[in-house]
Amino acid sequence: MTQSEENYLKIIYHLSLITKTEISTNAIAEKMETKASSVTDMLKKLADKKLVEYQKYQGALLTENGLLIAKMIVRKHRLWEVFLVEKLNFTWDEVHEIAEELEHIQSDNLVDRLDAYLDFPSKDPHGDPIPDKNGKILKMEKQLLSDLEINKKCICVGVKDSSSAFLQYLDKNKIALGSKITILEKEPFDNSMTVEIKKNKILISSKIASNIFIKIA
Amino acid sequence: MTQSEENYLKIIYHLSLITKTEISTNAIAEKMETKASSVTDMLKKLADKKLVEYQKYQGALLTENGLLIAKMIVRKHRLWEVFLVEKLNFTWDEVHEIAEELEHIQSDNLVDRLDAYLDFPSKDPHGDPIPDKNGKILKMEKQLLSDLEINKKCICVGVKDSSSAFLQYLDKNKIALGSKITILEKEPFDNSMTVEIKKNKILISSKIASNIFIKIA
DNA sequence: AATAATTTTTAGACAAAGCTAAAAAAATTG
DNA sequence: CAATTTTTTTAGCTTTGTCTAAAAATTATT
Repeated sequence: MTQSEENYLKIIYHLSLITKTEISTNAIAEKMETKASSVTDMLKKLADKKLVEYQKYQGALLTENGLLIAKMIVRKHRLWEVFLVEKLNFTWDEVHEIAEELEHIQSDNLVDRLDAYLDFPSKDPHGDPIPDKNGKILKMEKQLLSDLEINKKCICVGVKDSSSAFLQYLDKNKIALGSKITILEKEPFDNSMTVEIKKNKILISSKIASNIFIKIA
Repeated sequence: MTQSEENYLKIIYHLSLITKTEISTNAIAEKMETKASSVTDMLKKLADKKLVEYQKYQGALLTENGLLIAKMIVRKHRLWEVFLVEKLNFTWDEVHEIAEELEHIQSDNLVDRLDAYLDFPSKDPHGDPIPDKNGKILKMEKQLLSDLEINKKCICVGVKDSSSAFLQYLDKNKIALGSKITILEKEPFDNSMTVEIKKNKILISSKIASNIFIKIA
């Protein structure tokens, strides 16, 4: 497996979680920041290796084997993120880039030992679930803050967008995993909301609210 | 920097420690397990980037900049080895391969934090010195066990050969970094020697003795 | 010093992974 | 449903790092 092949599988996997049906060449190209023609070439190669099912003009789906490999890459990525935050004191907005490199380190033994060393974490620093060594993923119930009604109390359990910019916004506003949030007001015109976090009242735009995963307290 | 370029610099660096003069194309080819023609191509590229001084048919030498980069790769390699042994409980014969991959992870910040997390180790699990972030390397005095006279007491401080096979031989014979060794006998015919380690008398071939670094106790 | 042996370089080819431009298929729409 | 737009594929080219085979330079040997 080359790093490029791994990146394709990972991206097809992430897209599959949203769309369920075949993933289009263009959708992959956009995420890979590459051209559609390059994607076509790679899909042919991955199909030859039985990692994706691919029919001309019909997009791609992961095979059972391709899915497992994709999950193992995600597993490595998220375990390394936990390591970087828990052990090396990185902040949650700094770890993604480095984990993008570390996820391609090959040794299975290394992954298992890292997992044990971190005490078998079930979530990464952004609240995303970590597949176990068999690819099993703990389903966690979560909904978007934007979908919640007024006066509800909830707990932040994850973020949809893991960009530095968004995570730093959350830090600035004292929103972290585990934060208790109460919805005080909702403005119907623009779907913004006023929430209380740690005794502070803050105004949150619709866009922000629709990138925060919560569970009802 | 590509991984391949980094590997060339690293190998030229290691060869430089032995020979001092220009490093030949063939010597590099052998260590890289590649063909001399490939080495020539790469030397041209590295020379263009001012990382090596290279004259046709005259071999190569690292520039100041090339030397620093090479040391930083060695630094990463050895720090990761310490991590693998100290934190993830790998044995000293298992870590080289994995560190070969980890040494190419790019973030300087990561290296510095790893260094701090490991408490700024000065040696890797094989006794080799770890360059600091400026490329400074602690000179340690050491000599080969094979060069020592009879009745001398010494302490194992490193190994010249870090292959699994050799390291496992040492494990089997209870020789580790820090082990106290007393030379009881030397056989002039084949330069083998009888030594005492942890109350055990063992016979050591010339080849073994010339791959163990010691300092006099 | 001339010849032989070895080392190194050049020239040309290949695979991986990308690109552009053009062709083909699918989807949309008037 | 025919025309247009969008998506996808094909064809051919580029770069990186490798290779083989042949040529050139260096080194060793009589």
